[in-house]
Amino acid sequence: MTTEQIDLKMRKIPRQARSKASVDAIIQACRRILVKRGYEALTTNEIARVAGVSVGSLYEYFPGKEAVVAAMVRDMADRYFQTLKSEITAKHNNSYENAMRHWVGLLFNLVQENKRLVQVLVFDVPYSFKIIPFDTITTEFFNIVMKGAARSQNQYKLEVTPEILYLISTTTAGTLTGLVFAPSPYVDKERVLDQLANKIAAWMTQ
Amino acid sequence: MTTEQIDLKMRKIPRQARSKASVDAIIQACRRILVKRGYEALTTNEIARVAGVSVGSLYEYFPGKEAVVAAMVRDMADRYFQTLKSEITAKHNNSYENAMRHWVGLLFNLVQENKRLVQVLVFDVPYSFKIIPFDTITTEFFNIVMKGAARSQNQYKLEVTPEILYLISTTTAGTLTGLVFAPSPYVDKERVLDQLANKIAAWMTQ
Amino acid sequence: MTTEQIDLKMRKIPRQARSKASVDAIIQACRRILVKRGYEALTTNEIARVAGVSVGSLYEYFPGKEAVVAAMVRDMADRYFQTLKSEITAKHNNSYENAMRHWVGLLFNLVQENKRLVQVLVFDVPYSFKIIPFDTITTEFFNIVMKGAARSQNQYKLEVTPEILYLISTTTAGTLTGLVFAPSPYVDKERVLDQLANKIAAWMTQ
Amino acid sequence: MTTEQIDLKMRKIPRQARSKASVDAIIQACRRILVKRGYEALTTNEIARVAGVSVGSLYEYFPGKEAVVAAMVRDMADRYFQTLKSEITAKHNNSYENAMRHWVGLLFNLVQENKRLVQVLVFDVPYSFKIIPFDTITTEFFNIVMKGAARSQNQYKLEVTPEILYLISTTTAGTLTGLVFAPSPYVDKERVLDQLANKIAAWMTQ
DNA sequence: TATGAATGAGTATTCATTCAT
DNA sequence: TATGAATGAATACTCATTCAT
Repeated sequence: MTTEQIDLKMRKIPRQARSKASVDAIIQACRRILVKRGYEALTTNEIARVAGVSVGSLYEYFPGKEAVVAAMVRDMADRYFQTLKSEITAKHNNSYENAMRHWVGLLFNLVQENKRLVQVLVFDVPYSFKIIPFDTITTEFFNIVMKGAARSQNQYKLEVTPEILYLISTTTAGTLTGLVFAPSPYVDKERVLDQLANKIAAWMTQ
Repeated sequence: MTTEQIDLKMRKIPRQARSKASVDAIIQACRRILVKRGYEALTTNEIARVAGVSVGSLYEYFPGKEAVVAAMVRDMADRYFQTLKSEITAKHNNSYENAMRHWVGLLFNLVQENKRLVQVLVFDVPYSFKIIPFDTITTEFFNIVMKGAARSQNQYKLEVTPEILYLISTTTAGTLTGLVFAPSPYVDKERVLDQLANKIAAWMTQ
Repeated sequence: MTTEQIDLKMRKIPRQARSKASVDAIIQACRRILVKRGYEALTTNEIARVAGVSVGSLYEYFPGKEAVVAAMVRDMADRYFQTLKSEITAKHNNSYENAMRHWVGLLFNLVQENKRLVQVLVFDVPYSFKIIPFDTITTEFFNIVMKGAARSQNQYKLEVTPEILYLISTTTAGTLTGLVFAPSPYVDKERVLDQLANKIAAWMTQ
Repeated sequence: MTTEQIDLKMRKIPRQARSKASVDAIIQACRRILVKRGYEALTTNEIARVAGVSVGSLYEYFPGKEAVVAAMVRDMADRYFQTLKSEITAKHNNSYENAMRHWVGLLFNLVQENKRLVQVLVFDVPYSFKIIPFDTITTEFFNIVMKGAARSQNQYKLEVTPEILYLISTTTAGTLTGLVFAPSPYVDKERVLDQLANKIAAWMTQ
């Protein structure tokens, strides 16, 4: 989140199998370093070393480590959104609350499974919100919430205000962040998720 | 949020007025640099230069820039909590919802006024949650929420669960974060705060 | 003009039309890069890219970029000397001074037209005088001056000393260099060339 | 002689004796490397090593090696001009030609004594004419020529044209360059200088 | 105590050159 | 022959930290 421009685009897209393998190794190495040793351990030379390629090759495809992080995040986000969408598509002969509960559970698991990586990306990488802007996330989020709502047997209220929708997304984001990064010994995570789904369902349907 | 240890304590506490002035100048310089140019511009030499003291003097009192940031944050947090508490102490011959609305409004303003600094601290400084652990914040938050509740004319429910309390704090945190750092053109901030207070009040009192 | 040896010879001479075309493309690319972006932008990879051939092909014919520059310079010098000689061959039913004036004008135009390239070669390329040694230039120059003199109606003095001949070449070189690379707003270029021809003629014939 | 901007200014001027010594050592090291091993051997790390200081210290005072070269050249030029001026001030109960001869001899010796350094600066360093622009040199040159003329017993012509003055400076520059960097086995250097002085005197006084 | 010059390990990045395909 | 992906030595530059004054 610094003001100067950072180049987050790849220099060229690998065509041959050999290059694709190199780029993939670089991205995996980036992930491994971030998870094991954090952002400050992430240097171009180290990425190349862990990936088993030369620094030269890294710079062939990326203008710097920031672009490697960006590629990794985009990869990850694509797979996340894919997972979420496909799960939503599954039939829920269910109440809205149950559908919502299923979905926030999914989301929680995704973040929980990648806790360390998400933590580093959100709290240490200064340009992570330039890779995937917040409103992209929010838009995807809305689409998914709506899709999920449509799938459920109960209709949601037509007069739902933008403020309520906004509250739903910030509430969900805040709660998941809390559960993953600031868990309390006094609360049961599943019950918190129950409550979360219950409240959201109430806002949407009552 | 790296794994190795960072020394966040001051080396010694300044006794003389001159030393106090130096330490103060250092902390102010730290804040100014973070606000104007971000964390990556924060170097010990630069802090000293802006503060008008020598690097040697900085190292006399702090083991490194991280400790300067820590001192600054602790200062800031003290003043924040103080403000919040004193505001809560004011009489609210008022509903719980109104008290809550007043209070989230206050909190929002505090963050909004220090937007850039909070942004840098939360999203760029890797050790900010080591300075003030999340549960410290949560504890203070609970105290305040409870105190506020007690001050209001209406009693809150006695059977409020820890999960609901937890949800209140994560919801508030998430919503304020969203309003400040990811505002939507489609929502009115004050209305979102209205809704937030309304929902929290409902959870506490119904 | 460094002390270690630089290989300025081509690795092999292209026989087939396709190879000749590649080599030609490489030399043209070299010239274009030098003119547009200077010597520091001249890399083997860039030459190959601009030429539309692979680096591998470049190294097939040249041991390095220095040899490409050398080939380009030799090409250029050949054409320059050719032009000068053929122009001299033209009849000048003329005074020696007029013949000289015509000739320095020619020379000036040649340099002026290739100003940027000559500038880069002379002032930036450290090995340019190893490509065509100074005395080769001087010798050609003498030949031309003498030929030109012979063509003119007036005879030059027989007792012309080597020192005067030397002075003629350094004076011409210095003046053309000055006019092209350090022009003065206070002098008219054509008049300077007039004077130059006038003085040289005087030295040769009086 | 590249188009982009190069920073040729010092970062700060050393005040303390210790810093002055460092800066001096850096400049001497720069000269030594240029003379012994040429411009391509000039790296910031190498300058620091030869100077016996750390790279950090070099960067404390200079933004890069270019600025070190610039400082060295300015030093050198100052001393050159000083020498030339003081020599001109000496009385010449002498003809203009003799004064001129004395002076071009001086100039020749200065260049000859620093042959290798001047060679590297003029033909290898791409930004040398940005350090001391050509017209600064020419202006100084004119001043000196005029001063020298005034000192001589004979008056120079009042109607001397700008073109003749220009020719004098380019002729002198070209001839000195030739004598130092492209000497001919067939000419005697002193005699060439004799002729040079003789011709210039003729242009100025006849 | 205060100063700030000096240090040098560490990081980003380029580019000549090779060699498997 | 031609290709262009891969290599890695080499270089510029920064910044936390020390220590002589």
